[in-house]
Amino acid sequence: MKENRVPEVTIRRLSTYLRYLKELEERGETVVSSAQLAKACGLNAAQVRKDLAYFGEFGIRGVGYYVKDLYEHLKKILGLNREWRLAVIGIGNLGTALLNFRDFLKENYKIVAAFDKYPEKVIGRVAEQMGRPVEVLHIDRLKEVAKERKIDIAILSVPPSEAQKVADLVVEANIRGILNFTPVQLKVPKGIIVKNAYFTTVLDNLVYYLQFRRR
Amino acid sequence: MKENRVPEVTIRRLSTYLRYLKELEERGETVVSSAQLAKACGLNAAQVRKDLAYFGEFGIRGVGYYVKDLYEHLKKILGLNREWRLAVIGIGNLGTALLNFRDFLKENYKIVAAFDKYPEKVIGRVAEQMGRPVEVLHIDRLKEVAKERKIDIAILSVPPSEAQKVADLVVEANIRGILNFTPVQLKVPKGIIVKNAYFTTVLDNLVYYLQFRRR
DNA sequence: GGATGTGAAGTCGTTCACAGCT
DNA sequence: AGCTGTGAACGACTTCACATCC
Repeated sequence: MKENRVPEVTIRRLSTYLRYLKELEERGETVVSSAQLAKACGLNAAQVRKDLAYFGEFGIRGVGYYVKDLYEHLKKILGLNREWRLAVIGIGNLGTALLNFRDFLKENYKIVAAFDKYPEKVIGRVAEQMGRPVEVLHIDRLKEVAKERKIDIAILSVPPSEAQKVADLVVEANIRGILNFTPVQLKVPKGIIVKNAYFTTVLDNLVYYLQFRRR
Repeated sequence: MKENRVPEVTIRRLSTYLRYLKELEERGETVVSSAQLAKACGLNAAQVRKDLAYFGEFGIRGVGYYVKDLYEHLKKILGLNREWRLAVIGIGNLGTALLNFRDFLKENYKIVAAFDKYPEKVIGRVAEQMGRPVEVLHIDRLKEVAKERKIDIAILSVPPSEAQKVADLVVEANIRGILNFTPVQLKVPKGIIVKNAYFTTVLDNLVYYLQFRRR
């Protein structure tokens, strides 16, 4: 084990391993090899071992890794052994879908608030779609509610024109993490962590490689 | 200009440049420097120049790049100078949001079909949310309709348990590109291009860096 | 003068190959 | 015998630094 700086790509792959391990556990598998993990995730076995070695020695030579054990370790490493409290800001179509996104619940994520500039406009539609009443608060209450409900992360699904302004409010509300679904490159103070999840970029990327193929 | 293999990260950044250039154009700016582009996108100026140099010499020494000119070039390079025809498969909450996602229209993307396993179940809700009637077809018609409507790309927003099965149908329907919103590592034949857009991975990543901070 | 384009240097991540443990 | 953990080799991307051209 070496406590070097861990590459961000390694962290991303850890999530992938975690999901596969969960699957293995549900299937009742008890042991997995780096080769098997690598194959399932489309990677090289040495890379899997290197990724894990950043954090300790979890395997047994000649055997492999215990599924349950590795699963728990990775969960802890990723910080998913505690609850993370999310707020969705911007309750348009995407925001509504995110409010409803069940995968968040499987991990230790919990959506504890929803905000919009015009809560009265969206609340009816949202309740309708979700099949239950939903509380959408005015964005002006962000700071107050963030403290009250201990919001850890803001999910930003507002229009691009509002993105920077809302990001500033998020920072102001002492929320340290932003999952940014807008195409805007947010400017935030040091210490605030932003990850971009705008998917047109991914689509553009797909198209680049697609354009050289005949159909 | 060197016609080397272009790194995928470069392609991703090109999308970012494209969006900033559009913004500049709308603001009426005519010229931009690599330093300015770099700053706006949070990168190093040399990197911007290297990225562009993979595809030609678009700049003018001592001046910079003409905004409109570079914009058009990048659009062409990325393959966005023609229309791309999308189908959304799996019309749950996310699928519905994607059907409604206006950003796709700004680029040369056009959603030409929607599929689900139970179209009759979702069609009412979707129409309601979109404020207009929407045609959701049964997944069995994928191959037929793909040919008819010249579908280029399938956007996969089905449950994980169905993902591989549906991906197989997409391949069978001669669609060559998949934007995968499921957490599943899809297995597809060579020549088919898959890009993953599952965002819990990004959230996990955010949390990793967040866990070391006090709140 | 000033910003591009680009070899060369530097940094970072991946893969190899094998020693070491079970 | 088999699979992990890891130095060393390799390859890829980034940044520097400067010659080049407008």
